[in-house]
Amino acid sequence: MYERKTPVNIDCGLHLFMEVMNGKWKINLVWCIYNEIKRPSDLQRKIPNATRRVLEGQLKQLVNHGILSKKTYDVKPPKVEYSLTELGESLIPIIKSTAKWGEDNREELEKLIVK
Amino acid sequence: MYERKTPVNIDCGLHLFMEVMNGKWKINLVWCIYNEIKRPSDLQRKIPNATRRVLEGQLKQLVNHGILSKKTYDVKPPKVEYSLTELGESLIPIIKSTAKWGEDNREELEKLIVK
DNA sequence: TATAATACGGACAAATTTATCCGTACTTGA
DNA sequence: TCAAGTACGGATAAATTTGTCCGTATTATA
Repeated sequence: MYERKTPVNIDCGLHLFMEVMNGKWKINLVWCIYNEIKRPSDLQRKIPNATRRVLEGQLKQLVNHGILSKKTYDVKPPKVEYSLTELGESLIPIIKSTAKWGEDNREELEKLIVK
Repeated sequence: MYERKTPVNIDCGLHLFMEVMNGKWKINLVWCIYNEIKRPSDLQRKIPNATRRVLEGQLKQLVNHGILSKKTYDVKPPKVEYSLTELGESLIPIIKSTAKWGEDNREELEKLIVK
């Protein structure tokens, strides 16, 4: 596993948010799970651009950061389901308003963000 | 300059937000400038953990993304001031509510985020 | 009996971001 | 004249994140 060399900085609340939500696919993951797509294979199908390996890593971080909880059913074939914790739920309004900002300004932003 | 190999993904509004705000010091920069600390050297003093070189880069991106505008005074010694654009201003309430989420959950998050 | 589906993980490579070290130019004040 | 302040940028190294390629195990279905 990778070992950090420099400490995370969390001096302000927004940094805390970023620390938790940074990661190429985390937003998608949280959003999917909020929308009841909660099994790893389903998430993978829903977000085909991400590789399984990376989704796995980001899911693990979200669990570690207290945003998601993971339930493993002891069945064969294996079954796993993620769900939002209370902390994760509290993120939903933030995500919504932030996403709204993006959509409200999409036209302008798309011009500016170099692809 | 660095040339991207894979396209940015901006399928949802939150990705647009992240695209604009990702960057280790961008939040600090926007917040400082909102609070009237707008000259490069002052920003540097206010955020001493960041190197000048990196702040410069992030300021440039914020300008390119339409969040900041840069005014260069034609004087000696040189004087430069950044300020929020209208788009940048529209980010302030988002930043505030997001920071509030972080502060409201700081105790819990600090335990979870591995330093 | 192969194939696909379920889920997970190690080792390593590629991409990206952040930091370091160099140098430019001009001016004011000691 | 020398140090310090103002602002900027190239080249490259280090840190970090993301992606690729391998392999494990079990079960149901064709």
